[in-house]
Amino acid sequence: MRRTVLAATVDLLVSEGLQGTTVGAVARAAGVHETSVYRRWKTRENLLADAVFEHANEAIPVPDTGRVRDDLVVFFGAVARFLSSPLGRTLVQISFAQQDGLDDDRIRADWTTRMDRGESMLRRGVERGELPVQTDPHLVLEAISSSLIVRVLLTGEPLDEAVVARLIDLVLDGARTPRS
Amino acid sequence: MRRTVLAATVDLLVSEGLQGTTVGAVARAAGVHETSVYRRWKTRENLLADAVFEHANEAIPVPDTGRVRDDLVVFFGAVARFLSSPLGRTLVQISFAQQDGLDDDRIRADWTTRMDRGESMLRRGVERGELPVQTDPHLVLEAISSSLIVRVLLTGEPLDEAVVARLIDLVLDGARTPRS
Amino acid sequence: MRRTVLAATVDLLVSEGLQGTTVGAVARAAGVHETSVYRRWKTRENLLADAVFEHANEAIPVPDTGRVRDDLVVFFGAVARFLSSPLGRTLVQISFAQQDGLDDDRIRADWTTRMDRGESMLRRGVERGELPVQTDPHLVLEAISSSLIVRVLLTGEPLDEAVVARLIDLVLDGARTPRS
Amino acid sequence: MRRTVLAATVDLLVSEGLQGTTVGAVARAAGVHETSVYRRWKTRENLLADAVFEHANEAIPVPDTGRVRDDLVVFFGAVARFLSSPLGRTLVQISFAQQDGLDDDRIRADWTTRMDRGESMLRRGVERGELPVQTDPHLVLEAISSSLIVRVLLTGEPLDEAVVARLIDLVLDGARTPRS
DNA sequence: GATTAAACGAGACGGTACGTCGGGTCTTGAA
DNA sequence: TTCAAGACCCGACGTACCGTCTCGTTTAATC
Repeated sequence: MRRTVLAATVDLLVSEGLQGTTVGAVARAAGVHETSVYRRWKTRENLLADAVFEHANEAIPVPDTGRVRDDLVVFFGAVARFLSSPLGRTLVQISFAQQDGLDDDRIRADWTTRMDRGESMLRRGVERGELPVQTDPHLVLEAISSSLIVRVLLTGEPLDEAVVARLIDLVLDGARTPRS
Repeated sequence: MRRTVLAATVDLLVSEGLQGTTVGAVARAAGVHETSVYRRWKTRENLLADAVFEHANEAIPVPDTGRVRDDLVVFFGAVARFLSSPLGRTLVQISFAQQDGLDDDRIRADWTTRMDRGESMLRRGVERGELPVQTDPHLVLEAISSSLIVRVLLTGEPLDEAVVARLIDLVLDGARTPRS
Repeated sequence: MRRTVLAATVDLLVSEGLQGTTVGAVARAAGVHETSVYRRWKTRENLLADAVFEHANEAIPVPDTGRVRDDLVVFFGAVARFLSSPLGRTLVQISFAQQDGLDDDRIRADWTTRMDRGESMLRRGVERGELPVQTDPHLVLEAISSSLIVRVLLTGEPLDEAVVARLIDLVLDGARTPRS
Repeated sequence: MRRTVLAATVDLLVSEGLQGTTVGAVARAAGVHETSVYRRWKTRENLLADAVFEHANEAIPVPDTGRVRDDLVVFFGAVARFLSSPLGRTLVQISFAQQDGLDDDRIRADWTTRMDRGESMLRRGVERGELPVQTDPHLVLEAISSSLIVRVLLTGEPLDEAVVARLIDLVLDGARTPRS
């Protein structure tokens, strides 16, 4: 049943948005009684978090092409697409709305994991000598991914492949610059 | 009366957070009847937006030291401080929560304005020859500011001056790199 | 609106009984929103008490025929009829179910008032010399009315006029008996 | 196990009252799983009735002193004490709350039995010539016991031995009065 | 001694009702 | 006109309790 409900939640998030995704609606859509949902997830926020992160974790694979830039382009292309989807939007919204009520540790942990996995691309780049040893993989990844997030959700600017590429080049060039 | 209510709103946002800032609570705190608030602002979101953006506009001056890096360090130091404050948090949260219910044009416009003003620092840098002409001020600014936003609100990582400086250097180095 | 809701409550009590008289059902029947009911009465028990006692107060007039026995026969005839009605049943049930949750002071006060008014019949009898001065009006009234209540609600035995009369005679004879 | 659960039920009735005596609570207190309780008793009301009547049956012995009045004083003294106890209260409350949901035949039968046993005192009085042959034992017993019940549970008035005695005298005098 | 029926522990679920909270509308009366 | 006051509508959230069902396990009586 857990899967039925989570699936229904995702469906509703996509079709109705964050606002319209009410516990009652989810229960109805899943053919389950409302109380059963509350029993298992306790609060709406837990339910949403569960649904959204479940689907997000499998979403974005980390490529390994042998060249940092290519890795990043592939990876952040996928990220951009995900963020542009209703589900991606929702995931970020939930994360930003965090504030007691759900154990935001989970959210924070999720983002950390997500970041860590991405950083491996940069670490490999350092190992291969494409990037200087002083490179801070976290900072680099953050600069790129944050821009995507903000662009999609805050400023609403377009986010095509070209923009992603330019962003990657900008930051990667910065990382490549020799530093004292 | 408008100012009384907005001030009360800001107070509540700071002390109680976004959740706790209810129209009723604001009215009570301002010594005004709830209906009066609805009369003027129509919806809660309008009220919040009004209160938050009023205070934000005056917040961050754009420096002009004569050197891009110094300008950015000063500017984003202030930005970081603002984002770390309860009010800053709230402003971003409201912006991310956008989705029917308030005319998000206003929010988008606000962010655009904010960005534009910051970009002038970079344009001056280009004029002074500190940065190549191909520099995309928008992209640069976005990379830096987005990182700050995400760091404060999403990952919850620390945000001291050193981090801000390293971030600026990273992106600025990227911008300085000659490009074909 | 208060009257609309109370009337609907009484109707439901009569037709559906105590169990079936749900706040939601009352609201629906009265064409009023459930929250409005809760706003005014706070709890279901308050609502029921209000409805039932309102209707009960007007129900039973105290006669004054000039002879105690006749007064009592008329009075308790009416009481018996009321107790046999669904509404009467409910009134007693509510009273017995009392136990924190509603301010049972109200119920107790109501019963006291009810009793006091009945006792005047006996006091007039004493004044007229029909009953000895030592007569305890409260005790006499209690003996009669309690029997009616218990008969109707607890043992479910029939309660026709003859039984009421025999009960009155029994107690009245006891009261008339000279005592040292 | 039956006894364990019933004992726990009685304990809870005494300590928490009718409201607080939930099937879950009983199960917990008895160290038994909720389902097991439902398996055996089917409904909460059955459980309560079972627990309460079990304890009530053994409670009040019928004395035989050789004089009606003494018998009644002893008997109703005990009745009064029982009714004043939490368990007594509860027994009456349950009985009055009857209305589909439990087979109220059982309750009615229980009260009838109780009454019948008490009436033997009066029948012996008639046989001994203390009371006229026309005496209606049922009516007499009812007048006394009902007053006690109502006093304890409805009006909440005090119920000491003196009151009980005066009540008995009142009704007994009535019974002794010669009648055409 | 193996088997099998009855009883129990465990846990999820359906269902009904209660009560709460917050957003938003409307009416009335007074300044 | 504006505002205070207060009632109301509406929809959602979360909680409590009743009762049912399924599964696995123990226990006990029977063959």
